Amino acid sequence: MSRPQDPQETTKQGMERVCPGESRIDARLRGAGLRPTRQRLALGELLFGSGDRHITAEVLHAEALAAGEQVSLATVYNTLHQFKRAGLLRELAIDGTRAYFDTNTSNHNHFFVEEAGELMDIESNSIRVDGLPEPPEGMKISHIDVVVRLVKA
Amino acid sequence: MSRPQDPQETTKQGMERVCPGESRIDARLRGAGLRPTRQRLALGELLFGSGDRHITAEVLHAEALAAGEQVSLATVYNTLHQFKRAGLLRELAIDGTRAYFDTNTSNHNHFFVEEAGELMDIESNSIRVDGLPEPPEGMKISHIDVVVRLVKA
DNA sequence: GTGTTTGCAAAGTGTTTGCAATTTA
DNA sequence: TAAATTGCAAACACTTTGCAAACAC
Repeated sequence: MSRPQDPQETTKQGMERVCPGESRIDARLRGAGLRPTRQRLALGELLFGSGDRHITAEVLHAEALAAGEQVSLATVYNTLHQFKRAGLLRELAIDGTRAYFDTNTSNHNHFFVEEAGELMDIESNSIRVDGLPEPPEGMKISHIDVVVRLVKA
Repeated sequence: MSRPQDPQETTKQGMERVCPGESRIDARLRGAGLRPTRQRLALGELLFGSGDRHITAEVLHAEALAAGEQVSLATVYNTLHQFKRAGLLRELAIDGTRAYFDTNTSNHNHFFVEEAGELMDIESNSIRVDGLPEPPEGMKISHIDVVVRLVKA
């Protein structure tokens, strides 16, 4: 099954040549082996330009349009998954009905406000999970997700 | 907006009159204010008849058909949500692409095998989460989900 | 009988995909 | 120029809904 839209996965890694005048995002994309196209740069700027973010495809698409960048929703989806495969984003299973992407790929956990669909980071090292049982035979733990669900007090 | 298919929510609770010959499920439904219809009894039997289960609508539908019960997929979805509102089930946000329902509504956590889409309970009291930060102003914690994601070792 | 529940088929939602046109290196 | 990327529109998977017929009490 050919995947013509994702050939960069077989592309050898760029060599991180950050030329003067090129943006941080540009370097980041090259470093991940992704061509710094107009759309990826625009989305990357929105995603990584200002601190950690939690975002859905639709919201990101809307932001891009609002910023005057012409990007299709399909490209937003594709780009999010490319970024995710490249390790630039993490996908969060929070809601079931929509995919959230987190620009903070380090180990941390989340508050989730059910009604508002609002996500917040919990400081990385405040939460500690103890008493983990052994994973079943032949399995190992890849990651632990903790979601603290909030409602109005 | 009328919701003709969910009027039982305003129905007064049944009085749990478990007559001899009526099933445990029947009593459970009545206790939740749900009429014990053929479909609900069949689905309830599949869900609660044998220990704790994690199940998706499609799988439950397939099981019902396999058991010779005629139920539509729409009814399975509706029933799962009715059961959930009645507190008989809990919905799990695990995968994003599909809704899992858990017949164990007590506080416990899960192993999730990513590739297989397989879910397992973790003994209720083995895991302990420490260092929870205060929820933001005006919010309170409704529930904490811990998902331990597994991959092949 | 009255109000609840069901099933169907249609509509929705969020997401993915095939492919021709465009862009990048 | 060759290969990667984009955008569109159509296809998707999963879920919900309107409404008339069937059912429970």
